[in-house]
Amino acid sequence: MTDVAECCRLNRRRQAIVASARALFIEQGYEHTTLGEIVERAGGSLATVYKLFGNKDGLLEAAVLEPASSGDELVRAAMEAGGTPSAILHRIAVSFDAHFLNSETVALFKIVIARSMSDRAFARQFFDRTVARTRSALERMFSTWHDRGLALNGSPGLLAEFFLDQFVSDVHAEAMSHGRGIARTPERLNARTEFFIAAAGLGDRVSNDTTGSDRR
Amino acid sequence: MTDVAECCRLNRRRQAIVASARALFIEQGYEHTTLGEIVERAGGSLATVYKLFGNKDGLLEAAVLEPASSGDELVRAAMEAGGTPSAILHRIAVSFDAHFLNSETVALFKIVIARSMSDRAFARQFFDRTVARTRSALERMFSTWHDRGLALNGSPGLLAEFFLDQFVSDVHAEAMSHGRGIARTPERLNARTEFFIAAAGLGDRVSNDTTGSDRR
DNA sequence: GCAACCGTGTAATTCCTATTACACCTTCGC
DNA sequence: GCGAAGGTGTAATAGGAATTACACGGTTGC
Repeated sequence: MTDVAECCRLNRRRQAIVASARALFIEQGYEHTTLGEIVERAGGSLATVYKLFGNKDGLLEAAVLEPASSGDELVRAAMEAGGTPSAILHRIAVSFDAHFLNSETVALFKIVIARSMSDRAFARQFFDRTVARTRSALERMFSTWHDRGLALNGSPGLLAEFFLDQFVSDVHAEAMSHGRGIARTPERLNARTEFFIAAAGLGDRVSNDTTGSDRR
Repeated sequence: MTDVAECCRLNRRRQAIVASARALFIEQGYEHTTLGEIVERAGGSLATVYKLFGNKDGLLEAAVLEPASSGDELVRAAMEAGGTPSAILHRIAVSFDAHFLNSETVALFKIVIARSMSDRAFARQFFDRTVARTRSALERMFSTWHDRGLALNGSPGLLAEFFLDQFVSDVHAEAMSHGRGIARTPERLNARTEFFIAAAGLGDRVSNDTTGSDRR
């Protein structure tokens, strides 16, 4: 019971500090956020921060790396929902757009890129956990379709990159232009996805022609 | 005249300071470069920096914004060299790859993104001068081809975005993974370009057969 | 119930760097 | 040549923020 209480207290404090740090880093950036501000908002104290995370860098890693989620779960969810490749890709596009391009995620990318100048390993870790893993998930998806006999106009790796590049590029644009660089509308997203589907050779013609194929 | 002499001396000092600042910013980032280091390498003095640029921010703008070049000149050069759309696109791909993905340019993007957290206008200015302008140049190119009667599988704007996204995305990957994220080879570049050309409907079939068979 | 202990909060400490103030020297008009 | 003007170099100034040292209070084991 006491251990639980201690643990809970510590964990709650830790959670509060990480949440506060995350919010402030996202809002102001890493360099321009002081540990004082973080503990002021979290309600903890400086000593606690140093006990839990060692130094400011450790806190950054905890605040940024821990919640770094990749899109592979989105890919899996979209595939499990079933339907034609075209439908699946449309679904992925919508979820990627929502996931990668909300302001928090964009801010996180900005923080990591800023930090990458002095801490390369940190940046690469983030990249591996987000973009690279998502790319792999997409590649596996295209491979699966390929193995099922769908004729793709390119290797799974190439298609995965091409598909993902749009979103990465949008993140980049958003990071620098803050919404004024590109007008991101559902129509635009739809048109881009349609274009990709046709380019990959996954258009309706193909999926409708598979009347006798064993989908299940 | 005296103005010329003054101007020349001042200009040379200015050039030296800007070059030094640029090199150090690229090497260490903006925040981790001190004005002392800059003047030490440039040979000038702190007072000169403040007289010429006002403060550190002004020096950053001079060092980053002035030499910011977009890819529109590369597009123009590739078009003037003539040939089929396919040949032109391959040429642009090679020059874009060389231009956007050398380490200096990538470092510049990183600096701007880092700064974008506290100075949005600066980042947008850089974005407008590089990515946005390049996108416009590509869009004009596709528009020209469209006006000449080529059947494109998408609007000029869409094609421009799709083509450019690859390179922007590569810059992003390079910024975070430092060469270990993607193996950029000439073969990969070629395959990607070929894929795009086929997707856009600019393959050899089309370009060799521009007489009037627009049956899709 | 008491004393030790560990997490917590506060107050220095220390270093770094942007910015400024001041002294010097080159250059130019006359 | 000479005096002034303004660029140039150096030595403070000042402020901020990471890190550390120290004092406090609740909790636990005996």
